[in-house]
Amino acid sequence: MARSEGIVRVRFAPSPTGYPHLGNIRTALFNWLFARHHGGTFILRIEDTDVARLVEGATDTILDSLRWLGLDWDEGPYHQSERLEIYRGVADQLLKDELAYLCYCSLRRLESMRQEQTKKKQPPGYDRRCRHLTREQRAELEASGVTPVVRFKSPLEGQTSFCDLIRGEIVFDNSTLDDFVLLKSDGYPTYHLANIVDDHLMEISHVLRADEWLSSTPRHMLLYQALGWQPPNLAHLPMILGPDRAKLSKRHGAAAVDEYRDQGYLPEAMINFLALLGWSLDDKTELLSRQEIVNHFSLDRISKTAAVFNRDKLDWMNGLYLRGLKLEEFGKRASPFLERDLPLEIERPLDAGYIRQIMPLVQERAKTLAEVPQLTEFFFVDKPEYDAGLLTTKLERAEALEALRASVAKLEELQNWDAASLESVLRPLADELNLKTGEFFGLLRVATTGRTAAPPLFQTMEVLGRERCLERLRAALGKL
RNA sequence: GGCGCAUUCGUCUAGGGGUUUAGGACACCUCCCUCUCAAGGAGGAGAUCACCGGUUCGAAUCCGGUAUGCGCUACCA
Repeated sequence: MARSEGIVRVRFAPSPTGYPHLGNIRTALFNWLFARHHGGTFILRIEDTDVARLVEGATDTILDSLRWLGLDWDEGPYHQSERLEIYRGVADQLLKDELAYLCYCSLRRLESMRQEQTKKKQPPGYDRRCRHLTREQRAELEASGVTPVVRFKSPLEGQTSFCDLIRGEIVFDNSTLDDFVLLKSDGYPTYHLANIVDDHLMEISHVLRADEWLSSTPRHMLLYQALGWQPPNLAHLPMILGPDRAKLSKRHGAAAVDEYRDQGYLPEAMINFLALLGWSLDDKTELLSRQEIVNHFSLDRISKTAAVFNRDKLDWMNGLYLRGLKLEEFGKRASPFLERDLPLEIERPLDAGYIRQIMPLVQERAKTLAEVPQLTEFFFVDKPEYDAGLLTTKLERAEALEALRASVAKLEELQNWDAASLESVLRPLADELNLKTGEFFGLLRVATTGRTAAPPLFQTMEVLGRERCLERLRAALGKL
């Protein structure tokens, strides 16, 4: 069945009509994995044949997303818009062989025909009027100046079947297929034509594409047949759905892949997560490196069922990868997010040495890099802003006042401002004040960070430094 | 409406005739650790394997039907 035994050539063929979402990129990933696993070739082809829906910058975003994830391609990107003569040539050949015909029907007629059919509960489809035009009728239409489209002559009876590598044997009755358009009146090919021509010319061995193409496959088979070409192997991938089980789209929050990058997800986590959406290694392995996935990837472990995208699990996995980073690497990756999201009044560029001190305190607390600025803001601002009420959530005002005063007194005399020394004076002080550590440290936490939840107190205070801590403790006193 | 595909815990999935009282993961709950939040550790709850028939000594696994979901049904891809 394979056209060239053993040689794997696959392609990712997005159309630049929008930004790539998880489903698109998962298709890219599976193609890439398949190529890398077999030592094959991964080709990138931009299917920009829909002039009306073309989105400015979409191609760049697609390329960026692939690069970000490390899905490197070996050939391309080819652009179908630069290959129009090729498709026209093939269409002409089909016309000459009488396997296709010119259709002069107006969009208006097609539209009203469809409405009529729907109203009568008939399957909508082209009624083949132009398939049976006489010579005179054709000449007349030609003279009227209408630009025709080229339609494929679908067989009226019989069946078309093919073997999908994931779903097995699939059969369609030809009677359910209409005479679809190959070449549009603007001179551009439709997906069906361009896709088949390019897959053949580029010697694609396996087509791994989304499930939504399954219904179009018999047309493609018929085209291959008409052209006398051998079709590639086919594998239709299960779709990725939103939480509401509908096709993934903008409505489901960040749908475009570059938004995940901007939200602080790591490409390696993304790869791991996406690989597991529709593919699995076994009954327990969840964490796989890119190389491990490449090594183990195979079509027969791809599921047939559409998968709902589960952001909680992505967050969990991203957190895992974040924690697995070397501290230095974590800081390197978090820095751009700090520069981007910390309040504007904080001086840029940020102090790299200071960041290095802070990072160990947040690495295990962040699920995404974008959370880092929020988690560490109090380290950078002059005075943390908070509601004075937070100081008295666990203590009476008088107790809080006493505790803060005592703390300031003790800390002013402290020689070494490090976590161990801080703990060695503050822990006994809790006893002296007759407070539980939770109450006392909680108070100091609010005073120094402005929050009730933050990294461990003594380490935080060490990083903040003596001056800043004492200043903040006095400020808290003032608030009471 | 027609055609196609799919259907295992809320979600991702394992399992593809007996080893299954259906395994793992996320989320959830409890406990431990603990100065808070995390992280980590230990447990728990959660699936009559969509339904109905059939094949078989035996079915989540095979077959048929039904239902439901999704996709396609464009001079979109």
